[in-house]
Amino acid sequence: MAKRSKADAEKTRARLIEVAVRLFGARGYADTSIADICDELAITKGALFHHFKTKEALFREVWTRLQVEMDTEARQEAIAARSLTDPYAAFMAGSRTYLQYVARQDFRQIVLVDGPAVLGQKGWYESDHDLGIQNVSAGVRYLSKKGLVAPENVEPMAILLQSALNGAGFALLRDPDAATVERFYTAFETLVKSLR
Amino acid sequence: MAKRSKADAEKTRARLIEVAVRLFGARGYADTSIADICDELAITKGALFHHFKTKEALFREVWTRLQVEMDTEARQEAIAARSLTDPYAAFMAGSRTYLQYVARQDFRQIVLVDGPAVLGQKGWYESDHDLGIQNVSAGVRYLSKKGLVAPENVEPMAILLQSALNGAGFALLRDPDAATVERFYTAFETLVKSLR
DNA sequence: TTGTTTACATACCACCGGTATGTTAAACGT
DNA sequence: ACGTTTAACATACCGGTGGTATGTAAACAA
Repeated sequence: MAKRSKADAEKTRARLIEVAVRLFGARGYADTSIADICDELAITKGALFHHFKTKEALFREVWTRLQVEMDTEARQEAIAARSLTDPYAAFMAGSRTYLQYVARQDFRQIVLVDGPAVLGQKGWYESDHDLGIQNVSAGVRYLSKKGLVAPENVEPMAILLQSALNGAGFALLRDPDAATVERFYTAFETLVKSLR
Repeated sequence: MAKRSKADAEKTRARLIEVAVRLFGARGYADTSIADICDELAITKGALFHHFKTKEALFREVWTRLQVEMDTEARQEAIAARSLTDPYAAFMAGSRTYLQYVARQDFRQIVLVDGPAVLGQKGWYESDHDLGIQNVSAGVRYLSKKGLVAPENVEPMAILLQSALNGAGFALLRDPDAATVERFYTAFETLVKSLR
């Protein structure tokens, strides 16, 4: 086969990412070969490596997609929770959205499990910091203004709270029902409320 | 070469684990090949595969070692903190020890990063649950007896608190000095204290 | 129209985890 | 004491994998 139009190329790239999300999310990075992805689209490795320099680059794209998607939704939910009048409610709304994401098996696999392993803990953490922790810090800063968290402890506290929810995600492996999600949300709420 | 004595074999096995801890901890699982490990000991792959069925089996051994080592120390510290007279102090002593472990780059790489990726999130979480979370739950159960955590929220809360410390570990990548460790400990203490 | 670039396909390579098969001496039953 | 088994490796080999070098024809710019 030969060259398809520019529009086709973008479509190929999009389908590549779509399949990669599915396979990486279901089997994990290591257990998903380049050939697996190409087979599903009936293209060759040449095509894939034309669009992405390395397997890792494809993964990075997938990882970023999920992170941005989650971040966007969390932000929207926070705003919807009347953030201007009640920053605390906004913070909790964002946290709830995040909890729903980490409850998803594929999100955990890609963002939390393979993310650090593939991108390296340093690269992963810095990307994660840019995309997620900043928002959480904003929420905690509100608590700080009420004098309940020392200003120099805002960022540590934000990190503690966010990764607390990460752990909740993994714990949901055991019983992944909605009721358990609620129990974790309640426990998290207790934690945050007790700070006030 | 031929068969060495049983004592030699155990020594070889021990050295294998020792090197694996070093290399897995420094470079990560994926970037450490079987050949790398064997080269360092001047043995062949045959020897390694005689002692460990797969690369993953070797990793599992390494992972368990680190977990047990940490768990043992945390338990000792908790007891030393006069657990009988003050369960709260015991809980905080154990948490501090855990924080010191997650502050170690190699511990994070093996236990927190490669652990989930290599053993699978399910296998990893269950092992982690058996080794670590149980202890934390015991600590939180004490808080529950004071009526500050609903009994059904004990385990969720324990999970939230433990993984909060995991996040602290990764955050220490940015500025891995002792002062930052203290700041995280302080923030964590604030969290737990506010529950009382 | 012509030259260049793009979007792939094809062919190939080095490495890696794993296996099958030696080889030799220690361990062990008798 | 001795023959057999088995343990502790070494050697040789294999399929699969990520990655590259090269080919090719259509799209596009001039």
